[in-house]
Amino acid sequence: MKEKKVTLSAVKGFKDILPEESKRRQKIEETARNIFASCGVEEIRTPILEKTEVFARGIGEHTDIVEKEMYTFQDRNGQYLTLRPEATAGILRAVLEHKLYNTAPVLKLFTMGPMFRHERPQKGRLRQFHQINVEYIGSSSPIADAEVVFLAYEIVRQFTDEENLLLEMNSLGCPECRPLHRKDLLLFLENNKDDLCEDCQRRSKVNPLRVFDCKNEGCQAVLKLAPVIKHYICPECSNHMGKVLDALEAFGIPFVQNPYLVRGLDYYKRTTFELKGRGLGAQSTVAAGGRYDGLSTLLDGPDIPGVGMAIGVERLLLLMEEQAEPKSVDLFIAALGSEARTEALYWLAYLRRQGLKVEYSLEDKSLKAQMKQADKAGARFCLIVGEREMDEEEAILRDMNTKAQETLDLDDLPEILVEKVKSQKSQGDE
RNA sequence: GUGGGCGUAGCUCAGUUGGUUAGAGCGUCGGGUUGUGGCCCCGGAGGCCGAGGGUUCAAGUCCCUCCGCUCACCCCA
Repeated sequence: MKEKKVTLSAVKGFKDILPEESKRRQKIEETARNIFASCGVEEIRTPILEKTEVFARGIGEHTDIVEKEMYTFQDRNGQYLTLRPEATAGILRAVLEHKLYNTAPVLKLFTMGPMFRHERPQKGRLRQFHQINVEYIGSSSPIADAEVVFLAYEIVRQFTDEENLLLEMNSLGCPECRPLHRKDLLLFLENNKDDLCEDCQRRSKVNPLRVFDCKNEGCQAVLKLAPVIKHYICPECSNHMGKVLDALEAFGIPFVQNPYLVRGLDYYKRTTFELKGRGLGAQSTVAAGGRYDGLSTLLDGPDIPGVGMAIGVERLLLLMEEQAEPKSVDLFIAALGSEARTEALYWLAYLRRQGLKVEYSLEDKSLKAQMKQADKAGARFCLIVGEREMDEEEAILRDMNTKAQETLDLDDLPEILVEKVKSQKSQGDE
C-alpha cells in the first residue's frame, strides 16, 4: 500500500486565530469589558455544551437553527448534547438552575466565546464563530431594552466610523397583539399567493414575517400592501416601544425604525433590533438582539422577563480597518560568547520582572544577526556585551533611533537599565 | 442543502498557440563589515504546479472525476 501524505487541516468553517488576529480580538474584548464595567454588567461563563433540550425548547423546534444547523451528538451514555449555537438559552438555564433571579431584582450579565452552527461558510459566517453577549434578566422596563442597545452600539462604534453603522428598531408585539397581525398577514399572503415567488410561498407557511426580507421585486411590490405589525400593536406594546426609542434619543444613539425587521429565533417579543455595518458582504448585521419575556417559562422557570443582544466578533473584525500595530520592545540584549550569554540571563530575568519588555536571541548568533533581530523586534535600546566588554567589566548601550552608544559599568547594570528605559519612556509620553 | 469563481514557493501572483532544468516580488536565512540593525548589493533554502485518472511523442497549460478554499442563495452574529 502506498501511503499518501495528507496534510491535516482544520475542520471546515473552523478557523485558527493566529497571533496578529488574536491581538485585534483582545482589543475588542478589552474594550467591551471596560464598557461593561462602567454599566455594571458582570461576566458569566456557561459551558459550551448543553443538553440538546435546552436549545430545542429555548430557540424553537422549527427554527432553522434547531432543525438543521446544530452540532448535536450522543455522548458515551447516549445522552444528546449540543454545541451551543447561541448564548441566551444556556445563560438562562444557568440563571434558573442557580436561582440567580432571587439574588437581585435585575441581573445584568455578559459573556463572550465561541458558538457553533453547521452552515455553509461564507464571508462573515463561520461554523465556529464568536459572540459578545449581554443579557438583562428580570426587568421589563423599556430602559433595559435601551441599555442593551446602548451597549451594542457603544462597543461597535469604538471600531468603525459611525457613518458606517445603521441601527434598526422594531417591535414584534406580544402574545396579545401579534396573533392578530399574523392572522391578517396569513390571509393576505394566501390571497396574493400567485404573485409571490416560490421562496415566499414557502416562507408564508414556515415563518410568515420572513417574506418581508425577500429581495424579489415582484414580492416587494405585493408586500407594500401587506398588513404591518405597527398598526396592530396593542397600547402596552406601543407604549413600551415609545419609551425605548425615547431612551435611545436621550442616550444620543441614532436609529431608524424598520417595521419589517424580524428575528430568526422564536423567543423574541416586543423590542427587536439590528445594528448593520457597511462592507460586510451579504451578512451586514454586526449585532442584534431583542426582548424575550417568554423564554424563561419555556425552560420551566418562573415568568421572568429578559432582553439581550449579541455582537458577532468576526463581523466586527471585518469592520475594523486592518492595521497591525508595530512591534516594540524596550531593550534587546545582544550577548556574544558563553560567559556574556550566561550573564545576560540574569539581567533578562531581572528586567522582565521589573515589567520591561526585553528580548534576547535564543541562538548564539553573530552580532550582526542579533542586531537585525533587535531591529525587527522594534527594540528601543540594544545592550551589547561580548568577551571584550566582559573583560573590561562593562557593556555598551545603543540607542537604536539615534545610534548613540555609551559604555556602562557592569556594577548595578540592571538598575541603570531600568532607569534609562523608564526615563526614555516618560519623555516619549510628553 | 443549491449555484458561481478559484487552487503554481510561507504570502501576493506571472507562466505565451501544450515544448528543455517552473519564475518574480515580498518574507525568511546567510554574506558584503574577522564585533554593530534599518537602505543598498550578492547568494542560499524553500514547489510531486490541490489529488487521481485520461488525451498526447510531450501536460502547470487540454478533458473528466474528486477534494479544498471562496462568494452568493437559504438562514443568521
